[in-house]
Amino acid sequence: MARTKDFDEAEVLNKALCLFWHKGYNGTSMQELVDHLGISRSSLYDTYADKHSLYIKSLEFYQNNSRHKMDDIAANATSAKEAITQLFTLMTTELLTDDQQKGCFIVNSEVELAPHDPEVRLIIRRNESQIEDILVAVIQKGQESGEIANKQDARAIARFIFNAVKGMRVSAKLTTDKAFFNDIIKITLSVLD
Amino acid sequence: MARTKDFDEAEVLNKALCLFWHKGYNGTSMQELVDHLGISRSSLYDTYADKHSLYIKSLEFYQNNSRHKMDDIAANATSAKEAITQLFTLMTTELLTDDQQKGCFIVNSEVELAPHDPEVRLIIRRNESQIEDILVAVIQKGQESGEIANKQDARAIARFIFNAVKGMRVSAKLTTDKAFFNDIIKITLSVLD
DNA sequence: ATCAAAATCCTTAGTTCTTGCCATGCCAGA
DNA sequence: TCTGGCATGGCAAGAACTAAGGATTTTGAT
Repeated sequence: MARTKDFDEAEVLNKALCLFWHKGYNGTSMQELVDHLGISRSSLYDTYADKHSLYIKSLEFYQNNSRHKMDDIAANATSAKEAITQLFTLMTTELLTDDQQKGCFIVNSEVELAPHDPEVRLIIRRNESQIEDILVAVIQKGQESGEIANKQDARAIARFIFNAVKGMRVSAKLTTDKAFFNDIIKITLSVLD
Repeated sequence: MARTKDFDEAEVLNKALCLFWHKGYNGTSMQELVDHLGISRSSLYDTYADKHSLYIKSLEFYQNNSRHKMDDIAANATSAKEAITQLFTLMTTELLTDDQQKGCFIVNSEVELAPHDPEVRLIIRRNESQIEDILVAVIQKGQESGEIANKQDARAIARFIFNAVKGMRVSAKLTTDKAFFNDIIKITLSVLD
């Protein structure tokens, strides 16, 4: 028995996410958010409580999206190696085609806030283990079918792979040189042979 | 014909570096710096001009220190593999023994400021190529002596190695679990065989 | 030796702008 | 009609930086 919201919450959240992603938590002011979200200051505070809550919601939004993408690939790929290759290309194209060079929002949050912010830490830890588990499952399947070299522990390989991705997500802040990333990807994937 | 400085500029710069390293550029206020550096506000501004200049000087200071450490290892190691192993242990122990979990100051700067700050970008690019060159030299020597597998391009291997280090420097913000890092290091180094 | 000048030191206060957040009041819709 | 979204203006604190004033230490000229 009250007025309905004029805006789409998810849509606005996505805009907030883009700003935080691009400029970081401390680098983004509430005024900037007000200017870019298309809603008023009061609506912003009514809907998302305060700056920190808005950031947390943005981070969770981003994390869910990227996990779903990975899940899809893992579920639909025909082979383990293809799955991993697809995951790599998914992430790198996302990194390299962004002319703002925002990198990865989770890595950004991890570097800027993880040591100081328990809530951020919790989300990133959850993300970490989810991604790791997805990779472990894929790798184990590949090892059972003989597609992937069996000599290393699957979890160790998963951590190794994910670590390489993290490195590239940092480098994407500085360069978009494809040759640079191809060098890294080629050798990283060679471990699976 | 004037009074000499009472404090050691490098020492104070190191304190500033520690603050920026721990809390980032936007997360550190001038008031905090005044409180922790042991010199007065006016001395701070007289000596280092402004906040941004102080940050740049801190970054250059850090970059020079870490490069010198790497140079020493590269120059004194008896073999290529030993050099790389030493570089890895140098960096990881530095990362894992820090109870503040500051990570790597260059990676932190790259993530927080590189897309927005041309001066920071320049310093990090220089660092990038210097480290890469050190690694290339070590790897080439190892390949010539047959100690390192020759099948891959030396620069590609260098980029791969450095990329793995970057990944770990991000993860160090969240965890200090040695088993986690050992998994990554073991597989990363296996590429050299 | 003495004194003036220059450069450093510190304290304190102030300026200006931005920060995150809130209180009031109006208005739309169930 | 009355709940809740929306717009406006404002507030207290914090941001970076500056200015004023006095004390101290070094140098060079007298």
